[in-house]
Amino acid sequence: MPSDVAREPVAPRPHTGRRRNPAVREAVLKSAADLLAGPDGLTVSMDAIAQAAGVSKHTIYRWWPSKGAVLLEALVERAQQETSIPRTGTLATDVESFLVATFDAVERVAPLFRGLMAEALRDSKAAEGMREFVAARRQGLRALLTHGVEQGELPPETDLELMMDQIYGLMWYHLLITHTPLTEELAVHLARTLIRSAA
Amino acid sequence: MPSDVAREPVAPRPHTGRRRNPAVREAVLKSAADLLAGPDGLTVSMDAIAQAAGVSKHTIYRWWPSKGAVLLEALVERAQQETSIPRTGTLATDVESFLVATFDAVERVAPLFRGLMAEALRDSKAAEGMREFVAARRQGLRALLTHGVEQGELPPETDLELMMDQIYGLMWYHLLITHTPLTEELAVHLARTLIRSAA
Amino acid sequence: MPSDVAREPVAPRPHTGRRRNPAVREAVLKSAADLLAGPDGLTVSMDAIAQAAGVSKHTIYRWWPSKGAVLLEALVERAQQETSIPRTGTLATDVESFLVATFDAVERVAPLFRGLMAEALRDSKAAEGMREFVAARRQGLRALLTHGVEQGELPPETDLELMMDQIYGLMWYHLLITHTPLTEELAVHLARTLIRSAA
Amino acid sequence: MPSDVAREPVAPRPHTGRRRNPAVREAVLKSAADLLAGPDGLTVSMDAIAQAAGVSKHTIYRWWPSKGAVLLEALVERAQQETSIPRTGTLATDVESFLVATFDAVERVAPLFRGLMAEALRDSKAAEGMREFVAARRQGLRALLTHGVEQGELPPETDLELMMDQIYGLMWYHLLITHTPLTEELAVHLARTLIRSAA
DNA sequence: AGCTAATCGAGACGGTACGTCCAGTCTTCTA
DNA sequence: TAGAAGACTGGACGTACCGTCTCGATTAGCT
Repeated sequence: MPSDVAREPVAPRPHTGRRRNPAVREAVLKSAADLLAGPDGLTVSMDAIAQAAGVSKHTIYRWWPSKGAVLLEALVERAQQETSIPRTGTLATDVESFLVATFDAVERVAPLFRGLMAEALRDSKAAEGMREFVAARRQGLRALLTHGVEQGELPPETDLELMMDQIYGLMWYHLLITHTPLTEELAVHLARTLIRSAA
Repeated sequence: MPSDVAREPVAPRPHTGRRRNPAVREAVLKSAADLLAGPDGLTVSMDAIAQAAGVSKHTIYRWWPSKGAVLLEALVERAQQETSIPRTGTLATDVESFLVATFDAVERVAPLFRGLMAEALRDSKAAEGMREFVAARRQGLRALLTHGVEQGELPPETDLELMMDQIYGLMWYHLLITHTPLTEELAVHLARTLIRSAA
Repeated sequence: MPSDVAREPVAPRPHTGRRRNPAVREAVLKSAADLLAGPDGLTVSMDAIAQAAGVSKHTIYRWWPSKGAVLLEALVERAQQETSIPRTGTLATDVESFLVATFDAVERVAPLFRGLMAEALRDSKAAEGMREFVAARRQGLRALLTHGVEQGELPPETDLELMMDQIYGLMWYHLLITHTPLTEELAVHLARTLIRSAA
Repeated sequence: MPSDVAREPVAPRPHTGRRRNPAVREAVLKSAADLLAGPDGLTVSMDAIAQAAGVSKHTIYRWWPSKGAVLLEALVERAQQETSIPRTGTLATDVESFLVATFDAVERVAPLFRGLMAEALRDSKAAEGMREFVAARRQGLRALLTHGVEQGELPPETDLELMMDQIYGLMWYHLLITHTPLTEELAVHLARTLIRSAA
């Protein structure tokens, strides 16, 4: 009724029409992640995602600008099982458990990482999104290390960025190139080696 | 002499028919590399390669099983400007110059690496080929480090594989994710940090 | 009325989604017919049809199973300018005008007939379709002749199928082999000869 | 020596070098005919013919200008089992046995006719060759009928060309369109009908 | 016996078409 | 207005075939 609208000019139109169905978002992201994890994971098509989600392709494109964006969001969603930074006491144990948790989480969504990278290499938007995601993750580790420097557990001249490059570099290297699993042993070994030699 | 023939019955006829035109191979690899290095490098099509090389698609598929195989060989060819391992004296300087040379060579064909990775993520054959290429490259560095252990410049318990993972991991990380250049400074810095902390 | 629906449970949902664009069908058939009629009519490619129609090849293959099917339908469409059977009075004049009309119509789309035959000889589906088309056309003449027998203008023992074989055989023979035009004179001459000798 | 050439301009060079291997011709024509008669008869490739004949494609193209030419010659060769025109006495019986013999011979090489027509529709050279072949065959029947006119067995005003069009037209019609066999019954029936009504 | 010239098998090659597949956009109808 | 169904363009995919070409081996006649 127009008269009603006239009477409430402050919130002119809180919403008109059918609301966005939150189930759509979930279904799409779940299907994307599942398909990516399945066989033929690196060549998931939008048609396949739409079909698996019981959603029309048009609807997907209404909410995400491209396939890369869908995959990125699917990855972010899955990786949300938060790698809560521990702060148990010493830097050595903190970094160690951070890496163990990270490797474990990443390993569980490894196909998503690979699928997203495949997309990011063709679609610069997806690449940008992935960079942001990676940078955000890096921030957690950086906080940990910076704290270590402040506590005197690491010398002040330590190049934290280089250290992080080595950590995340190794991780992606296993993920994308050698395809070897990111085990707990590897995490522990890497953490100890880095901290010991830096200290 | 019939007796000779009887002695060598294995190779009755080494080759018949028109020989493979070496210009084709060169033209295809050159076109592939050039297109990969150009804009839209991540989405090079076989049609484009064929057209640029002045070669029919059929001919390409006669010699290479897939697009990935062409790109891989193009990369290998370009990377052939051999990073000759120096052995100038101390391990520290040797590793340093190895990394400087490697980073420089890789940086110059960075788009090829990215394009090939894009292919490897969809085509498992290409992925396998790339793993082989990477493993071969790793061998050079491994020889250098093993020599260092033998000379007592590195303690015998040093985990060389982990060290190489950190080096090549960082390299690919910059190449694929951050897209930051692989500078000489970075190479030197990385080499010194690793050797110092291991020694 | 729900009761009506209950009585007709076969069509639960008449149609969903975007409708087939009728312009596509027309454009494809028109382009196919035009290309077939042009020079190089015997070697029309799907790419050429798609390009000429401003339609993607994919869309053509969505609606027609093969090239032969497209050409067949193009021919049927063009031949639709109906050779209405006259029934002016005597059998002699009726058959005469039928043949004149048929030859005239066929002559105008002769290249389509040839192009379709070229396809039918490679594609058994197209051959089957063409046989159906030919059989349908034959029905018109059969009705005319049967009527003539009933009216006593032809003896009851006349082999109508043989007569039609001679008529259509001659037509195709000119069309495919001698490439001589199907003139009005030929039609008249053939009609008179056949009717006179049968009567 | 140029002077030698100048001295003998009439028979410059009778022959030098290796002679043409007659087995090649036979093998090619046999393979072509056999493949055409087999399944997938309408889509015989030159590669297939060459392979079946144990002959290189190059050799085929040395002696025949195109695929159509090969098929044409294969047909001519196979149809050489000569339909010797009988002249047993009356026109009626002569034409009858001519048609029976012709239909029988044609039926046995029907796939060749169809394969050649497929080629003739794309290759105007092949079409021309086929027209010549058809015209030559027609000459036999024409001689028979002309003789009948001279003997008074047919009225002088009979249109022999039209009669032949009807005969050969029907034959091709069955061959190419209806794909029904050219039986002896059909030959007899056609011959009697035509002669009776013309006389 | 050696030279010369043609034949031939094997197969590489360019060009062109095939029929399939996917990303992203647009259209129609239902809720 | 959200959403499902699905038509549509554009462009790449890998395969097939035609007719041409190149290579080396073979063979026949002439010197």
